[in-house]
Amino acid sequence: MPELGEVEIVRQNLIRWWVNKSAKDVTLVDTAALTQGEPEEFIRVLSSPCVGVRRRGKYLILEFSDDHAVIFHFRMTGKIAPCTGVDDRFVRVAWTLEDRWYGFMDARRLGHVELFLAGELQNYGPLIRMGPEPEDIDGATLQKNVGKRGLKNALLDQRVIAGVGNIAVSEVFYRQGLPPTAKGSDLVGSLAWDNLAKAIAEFFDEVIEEQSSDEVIYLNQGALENPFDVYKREGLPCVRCGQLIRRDKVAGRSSYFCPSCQS
DNA sequence: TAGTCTGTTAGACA
DNA sequence: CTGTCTAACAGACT
Repeated sequence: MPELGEVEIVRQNLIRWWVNKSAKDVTLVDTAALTQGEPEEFIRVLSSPCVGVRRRGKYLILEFSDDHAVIFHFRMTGKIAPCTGVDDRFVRVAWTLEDRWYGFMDARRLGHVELFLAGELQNYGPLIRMGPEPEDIDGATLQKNVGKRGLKNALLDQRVIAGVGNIAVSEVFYRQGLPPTAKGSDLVGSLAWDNLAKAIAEFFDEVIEEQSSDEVIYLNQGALENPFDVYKREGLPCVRCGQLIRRDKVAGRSSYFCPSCQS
C-alpha cells in the first residue's frame, strides 16, 4: 500500500487491533522478510504488548513495551490485513490477536520488516532524511526542497516531501492543471506553491476518508471501480473536458494526464 | 507464449 | 546537482 494514505489506513487499523494487546502465534513465514534483527528476537518482540503505532511517510512504526520498535515498509505490493493463517497466499509474517489471524502480505516480496531498539530509530537513515509530512509542509518549504528540477521527480523523492507516490503525482498534477513534465521553475509565485502543498495533503485526506477498511484493495487486485480521476484511465474521456486521457513515461514511471487541462 | 507492466527506492552511472 | 537506468521480485495482463 505504498502511498501515504494506505499506510495511514493500516496504522489506524493496527491501533484498533493491536495496541495494548499481545499477539500470539507469531510466525516468520518468510525469513527473508526480516532484513534487520534476529528471527528469534523478532518473534519475541512481536509477541510482547504493542504500545503504539506511528507512521512517517510510507514507513509504519510499531512500538512494543519492551523498548523495541519494528518498522514495516510495503514497497509495491505489501500490506497488513486479516488473513487465514500461516498458509495464506503471499503471507510473510503472521500472528493472531483475539483468535483472529493477521498477516504481512506481499506478493512481490519487495517489502520488508526491520527490528530496532527504540533508541536506535533516530539513527535510521530513511527517517532522518525524510521530508516534512504533507500536512506540515508550507509552500515556501516545498519550493525550496524541490528547487528547479523536474517536479514529478522531486515529489517522488521522499527527502522533499514524505509519502508521495506515483498515483498521487498523476492525480495532484491533474487537479492543479500541471503537465507531467512541469519543472520547479515553472511554478511561479508563493500562491502556486501553497496550492500545490495543499492539494497534496487534500489528496491523501480523501484517500484515507474514502478507502478506509480492514483491507486496502489495490487497483490491480480486483478493486471494483477505479476511484481516481486520471490514474489508469488512459484512453478514457477527461471528466472535465472530454479529451482522452494520455499516458506518458516521465521520470521513468507512467504519468496519466489530460492533454487539454494540463498544458 | 513471451513480452510488458506494476501504488518503491537505493545505488550506479552519465 | 540532475536525470536516467537498474535491480530486488513475482503476478497480472496483452
